Amino acid sequence: MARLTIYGRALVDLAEDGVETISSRQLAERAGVNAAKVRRDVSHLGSHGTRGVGYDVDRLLREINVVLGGGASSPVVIVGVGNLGRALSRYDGFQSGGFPIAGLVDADPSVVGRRIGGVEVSHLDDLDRLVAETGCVVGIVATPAGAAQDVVDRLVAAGVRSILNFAPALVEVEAGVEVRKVDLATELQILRYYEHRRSPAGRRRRAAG
Amino acid sequence: MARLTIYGRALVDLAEDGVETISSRQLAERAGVNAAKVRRDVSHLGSHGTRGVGYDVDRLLREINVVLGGGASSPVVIVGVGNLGRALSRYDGFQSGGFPIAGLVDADPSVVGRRIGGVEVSHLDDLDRLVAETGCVVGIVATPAGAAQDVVDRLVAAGVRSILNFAPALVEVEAGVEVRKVDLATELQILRYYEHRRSPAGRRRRAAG
DNA sequence: ACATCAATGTGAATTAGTGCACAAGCGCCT
DNA sequence: AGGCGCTTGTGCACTAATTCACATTGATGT
Repeated sequence: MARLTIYGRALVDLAEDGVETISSRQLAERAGVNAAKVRRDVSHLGSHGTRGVGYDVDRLLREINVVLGGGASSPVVIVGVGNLGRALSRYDGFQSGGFPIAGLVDADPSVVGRRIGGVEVSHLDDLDRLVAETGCVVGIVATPAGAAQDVVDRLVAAGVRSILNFAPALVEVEAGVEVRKVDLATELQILRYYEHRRSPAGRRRRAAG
Repeated sequence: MARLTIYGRALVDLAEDGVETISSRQLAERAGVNAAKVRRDVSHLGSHGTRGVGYDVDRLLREINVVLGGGASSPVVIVGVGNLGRALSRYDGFQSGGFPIAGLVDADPSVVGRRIGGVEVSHLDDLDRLVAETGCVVGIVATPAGAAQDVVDRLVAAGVRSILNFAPALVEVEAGVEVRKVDLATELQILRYYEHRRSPAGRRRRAAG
């Protein structure tokens, strides 16, 4: 549940502010959702609110962290050090979020061996070894669309079961492998859709003709 | 509807392959959705399928592009040239997707004036002027969470009505402003959640092979 | 021309998600 | 101790989304 991470973030803020308990109503406001939804979500993870008082911030935070995988570090490997891959490898949000970049991989021999953000680029054919040696559990696909399926297959073959796909392509995986897609182009196009809808800029000049 | 962009991409591929017509079933398979959903989605935008044959690829593609705002160029301004902001400004997917980066903005005077990816960084206080001069219609927020609301308020005040928020924070906007959130930390944590759920002890299972 | 085939468009059913509303529980105050 | 106010947990109704299923319709071949 994506909302759990939102709650988690709100709870961290609250804990830093020294708040000890919080009601579902307050947490809901901070998370931008309905209070009943908060209660239902929270009740699904063991439920430990105190009626009349609310939830213990530290305790709830710990519970959420447990469900979300604890504070464990999950090394990631980024496949594709093109434009987006380089951008991602320089982003330290991975590191600070507990997802250290354990490896960079590309199919282009001319970039293999280069260091980006302190990590050397390996060749795609060495993916198995890299994953085995570094214990990567998450693969990040930042290749062109055409290469995505192949890369994903290789990641899965190497034992990776969690994949974050930035490539604008659908990929198929066997059951048991979780793929999440982050699609900047889609997000932008959706924004443009609303933009377009707001201001029929071209004034609808000769449609389908 | 986010699926329209998926259909659009599939249709581009099909057009490049020389395919002229496609059935809802085939398109659904390519888009990874149910065929009835494709038909319903498509029917909502004017609907021009031919029974017994399917949809004309070029025509459907044009229809979708019209709904999504056509091939219009929508300049964007990126606010926050920290780690993520720099990464994004070097990503050429914006440019190639029809979202040229018209400006970079930061509140830190020490980075103002620097050029990143060929674009000079302006000060946050110049946002109004920058938006007015460049005609930016999309704002990209790549600041720390704490600054996000202020930045969004400034963007809205400057006339931006479409915002892509990478900051891990909720922001409130007046009606008529569209905000979409891209949250890498959340995506990763969700992956970790599944990872954790697969192997609760943190023990690594052997790869299927 | 007409039967046949294939695929659309959509009413209806199913499913998932959301939010209301309220009984029950807990702590505080008297 | 007992009532009171606040908050949780959840049954229920409602809404949105998805999927089924099929009658309808255009193309095609004989």
